Amino acid sequence: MQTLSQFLASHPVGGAPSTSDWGNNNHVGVVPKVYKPHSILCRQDDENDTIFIVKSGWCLLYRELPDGERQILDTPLAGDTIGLRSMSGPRFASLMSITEVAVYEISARVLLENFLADGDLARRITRSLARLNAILAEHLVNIGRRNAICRTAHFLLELDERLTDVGLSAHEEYDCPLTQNELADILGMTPVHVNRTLRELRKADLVSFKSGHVKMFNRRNLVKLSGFEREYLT
Amino acid sequence: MQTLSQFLASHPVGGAPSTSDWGNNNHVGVVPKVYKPHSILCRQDDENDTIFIVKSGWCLLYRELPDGERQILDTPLAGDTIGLRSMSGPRFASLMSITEVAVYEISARVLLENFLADGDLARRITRSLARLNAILAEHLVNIGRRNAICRTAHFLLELDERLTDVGLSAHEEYDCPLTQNELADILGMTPVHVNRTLRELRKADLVSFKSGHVKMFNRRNLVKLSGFEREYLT
DNA sequence: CGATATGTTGAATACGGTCAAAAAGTGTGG
DNA sequence: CCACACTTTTTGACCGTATTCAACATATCG
Repeated sequence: MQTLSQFLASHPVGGAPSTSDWGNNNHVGVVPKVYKPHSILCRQDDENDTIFIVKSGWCLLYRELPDGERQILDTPLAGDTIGLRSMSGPRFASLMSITEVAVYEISARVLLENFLADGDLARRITRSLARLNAILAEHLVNIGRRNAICRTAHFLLELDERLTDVGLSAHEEYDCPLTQNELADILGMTPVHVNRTLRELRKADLVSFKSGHVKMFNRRNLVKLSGFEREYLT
Repeated sequence: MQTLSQFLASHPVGGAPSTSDWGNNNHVGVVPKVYKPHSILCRQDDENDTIFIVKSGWCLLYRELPDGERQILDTPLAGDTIGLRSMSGPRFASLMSITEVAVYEISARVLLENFLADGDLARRITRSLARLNAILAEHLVNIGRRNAICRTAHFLLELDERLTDVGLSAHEEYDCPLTQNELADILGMTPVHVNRTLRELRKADLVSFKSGHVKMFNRRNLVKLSGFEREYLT
């Protein structure tokens, strides 16, 4: 009988879903699941208390507006923990897969029971929340104070850093399943303008984003242009 | 000898700073302090590990950009906890007072030592982080997907809610020391346009913001206009 | 009282949005 | 393998919101 954090420690994240990990883990209250692309893992205003830890795949954390618009808050990647609200109460955001996604699901109630006995877990959760804070903060700066070009460049650099951390990016290249539509909702702009902005970045030989693949040609200048500072991700 | 959370529980927040509370509390690692307006409580990239719990007054949590611009991330109010990064590492934001501010200061290291033994404290911190997440998320939606009028209206409503929670707003009225300059940095727009937007809101008999005082004339329409939903604050 | 910060207004401009349509890509079933 | 439907990407023309720049008015404070 292992504790929750021992379990999590022994199940590293990143890479493609491997079936070997998906045994019977109910004894620690952790339910591994795999979702198909475009599944909704949880919906804003839901009252259930499930927490998700992403093992692999891409998803979107977003808020829906009454008029049908949405604002994407984050693109949780492998290893990220999502869904902890104030430990109870309705969710403030929805979570959707865009590729096949493997997650661990944990009930917040179970988590709370483990919380006190398990210091590592408390620290893991706290760190995850604090990290999301930092990411949201940087996204705010991005939308509030950078123009379309810098904003887009900055986000593509953030993705590179975060994917590199989990071994999914190397040599200034990575796969990214986001559509321009989704990019627009992330960056607070219209799909049309995202398209034009990507074209500009491509024409300037800085970075290209074609058919799900991002390739940086001049990372140094990209960093300079966007004012990217990686510290907020550490 | 009381625990950290017992101490915090017995020192309710809100209202003006009262000198009676500011005794010797070093025995629990909590240092009460009062800052003058426009003091910098901590600066982005600082390596120190102080955490702040606001007792009274207004401050700004913001990120500075290399070009001297800034984006305000939040206006922490009485009772809010600020400064927890990933429990270590450089800060991602600066904290500045704009009125006289009374805070409790706690070392993150001390906090961490208390964390395991003190379930209430763990929950308090977690809740605070989760709440800030929700607030930052809503600010993202605000800047990313609402125009100047709705954005401003939404933020003034958020302030009303949060101030009401700590007894600093009533009857759709509250004092607010923010300048239009600061409002601009909060809302991701220019001071000039903030000014024009406030004029519009005033002319439409929705809300006025004059000489540090906010008064709502038609809260119902303000809520409708901005799409405000208070749930994210609970 | 003068100095500095804050608020207000106007005119010109630009960045990004809107609307529309076509091209290219993707997936499915016949 | 192709035909069809659908999504995604791309491009053009026009428009509007918010920015920029500049000047002046009003508060605030030593």
